[in-house]
Amino acid sequence: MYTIGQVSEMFGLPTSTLRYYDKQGLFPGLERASGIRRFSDTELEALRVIECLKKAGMEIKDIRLFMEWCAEGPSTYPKRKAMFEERKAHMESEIANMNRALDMLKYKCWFYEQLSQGDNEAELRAMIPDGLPEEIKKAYENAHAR
Amino acid sequence: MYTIGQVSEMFGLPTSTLRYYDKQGLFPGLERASGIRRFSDTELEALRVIECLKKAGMEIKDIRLFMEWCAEGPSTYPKRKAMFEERKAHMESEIANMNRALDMLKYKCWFYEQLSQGDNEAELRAMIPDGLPEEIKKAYENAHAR
DNA sequence: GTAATACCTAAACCTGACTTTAGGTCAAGG
DNA sequence: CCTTGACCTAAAGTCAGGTTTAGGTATTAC
Repeated sequence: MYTIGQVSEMFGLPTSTLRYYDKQGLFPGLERASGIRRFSDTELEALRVIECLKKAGMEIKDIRLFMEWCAEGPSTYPKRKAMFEERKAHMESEIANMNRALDMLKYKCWFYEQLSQGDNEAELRAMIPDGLPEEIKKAYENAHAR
Repeated sequence: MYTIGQVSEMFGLPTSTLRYYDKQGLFPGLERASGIRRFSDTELEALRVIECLKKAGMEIKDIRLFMEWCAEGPSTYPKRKAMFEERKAHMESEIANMNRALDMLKYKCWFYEQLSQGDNEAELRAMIPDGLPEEIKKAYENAHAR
């Protein structure tokens, strides 16, 4: 059993954040001893899961839902699975978007590299897209960069 | 030359957003005719670039900086390049993080799939990580999933 | 001539995820 | 006894990136 200060130390999170998470219902079974929160292994486990779910871009209210489902028992397995499937699809499309943005950046880096080396901007633009070097062409096409 | 309403149509952005961008200094050379904004090809071009930069996770104030540099001319080529290099590095690490989160989700999906199919939770947890099937093992290791 | 549109501004409001503030309880140490 | 430190609460503040509102001008349509 740990106090909020100890958990704060262990996770490198301010106590205000832990109280905020509690208020948002992220620790459904959190006990108290005369008003003071007592974090058990269950809550430490929950916190680790919270950190993962946050990285996956989940909102607090969805994390609360998940925690409530966990507290409800095995009948909620399918719901939990569906939530993760939805998140997975979402992440996959996010990553695809980011890769497109990354291609745009690669193209921009190349473009400004040419200009920094003294190339003429009008001439450089004139060779787009047909005269582009191979390794940039792909980035250009994926990014539709300008 | 286009009015704000036409540009709104063309880009599928509310006029309020276009006015907001203008107020934030994203169109440094935007002209007006007796108070009314007149968007030229320069601004349409700027808007396309803005959409790209937003996808790359850039903040409005950095985009403004970039637009100001563009208006300043070729002397700012190296600055612009440096900005994109920094963004590129940032995006690459973001994508790596997201892939780790994605692995965690893959693992979670598999985990709840087993449970939904009637596996016993305690037994399932007991086989982690050594008894995991190959295709999940990698996701598990990358995600440090619980 | 008046009503509907399209434009303008400043300023208030919104959302999410926290953080900060102000004020209060309680136990241990000097 | 009284101060320090760790805990508690409710409520207000913060930040980004817009959106909404309230009020005003100018042109076109009937």
